[in-house]
Amino acid sequence: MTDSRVSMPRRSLPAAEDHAARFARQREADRTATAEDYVELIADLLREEGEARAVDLSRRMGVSQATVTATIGRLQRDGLVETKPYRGLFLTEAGTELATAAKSRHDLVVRFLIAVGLDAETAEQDAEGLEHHASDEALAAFARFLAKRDDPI
Amino acid sequence: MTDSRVSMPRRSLPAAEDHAARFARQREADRTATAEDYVELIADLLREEGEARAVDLSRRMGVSQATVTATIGRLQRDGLVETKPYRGLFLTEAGTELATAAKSRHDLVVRFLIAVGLDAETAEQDAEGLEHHASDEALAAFARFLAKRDDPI
DNA sequence: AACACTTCTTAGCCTAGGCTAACTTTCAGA
DNA sequence: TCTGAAAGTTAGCCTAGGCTAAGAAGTGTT
Repeated sequence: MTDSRVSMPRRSLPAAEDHAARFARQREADRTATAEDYVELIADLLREEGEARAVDLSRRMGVSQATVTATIGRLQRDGLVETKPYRGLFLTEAGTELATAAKSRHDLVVRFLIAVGLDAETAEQDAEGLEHHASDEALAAFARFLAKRDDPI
Repeated sequence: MTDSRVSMPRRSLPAAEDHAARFARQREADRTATAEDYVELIADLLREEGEARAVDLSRRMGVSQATVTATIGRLQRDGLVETKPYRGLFLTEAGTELATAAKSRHDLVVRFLIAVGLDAETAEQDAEGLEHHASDEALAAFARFLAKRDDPI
């Protein structure tokens, strides 16, 4: 039972509670990632195609229709989505807000990745994963980076 | 049924198959993230403390001991970890490789985040999530960015 | 109006990754 | 040595998010 608060030697590991907090935050982000992906995609489809049908989500998420039905059920339960059976999907107020936030985060991450040297396609690919795990502080830093690059001095 | 290949107007959505491929890649990364976190932590504990006990993983991951037992079981099944009951955890060859790769990716992401303006603690926090979702191309770009910054000709 | 096709839902299954409660094993100190 | 605390395991539960197969509900064409 070594007490790292006393000796403080060549420790690179953070305190256990801090370490645990990081992972907890991570698990939280994982839980919200699916919801964000779905509402973001629904918003995109509504904007670009005029309607968001479950079958389109199924195709674009690469997932069975049964899975979409189940997921939409959870989003509905959580007050993010409304459905009119056989009439496509709609976002609630909360869903729209979440989608807007997700999209602006997504776009920021894409622009940042391109700025540090990724090609557009890879940037899109990576943003899909990174957008859910970047903290507000990180996003702010990305934005500062872009601002400085666009307007040096 | 609009055919976006024909008109090609103000579409910002990628082709459905490409879109699906992104999400598939994402789900793949999610599946490997837990394994990477565990072997990385086990490697750290072995290096820093001389042994990796399940109870330490439990504390540092912020998860019950029962959950650790179950997860370790999966890692063992997948050939990443070996256990001697009541004797701590050890990495297999494959586990060690994975841990090494994960750690170097983690460190690269941390250094990159600091370089773009995050403080050390936030960088560590964010790296925990981002390291599993950055492609090799992105990591290469991060490395180039660091190299250029450290040695601007 | 009827038929076929597409869309959506339902039922039943699975794995990963969480939990608590209860039990077993090990270890250290009196 | 024995005994209590710590460590580890087991059993039983849960949710999210996948799947397939089968059935129901619209839609469109003739």
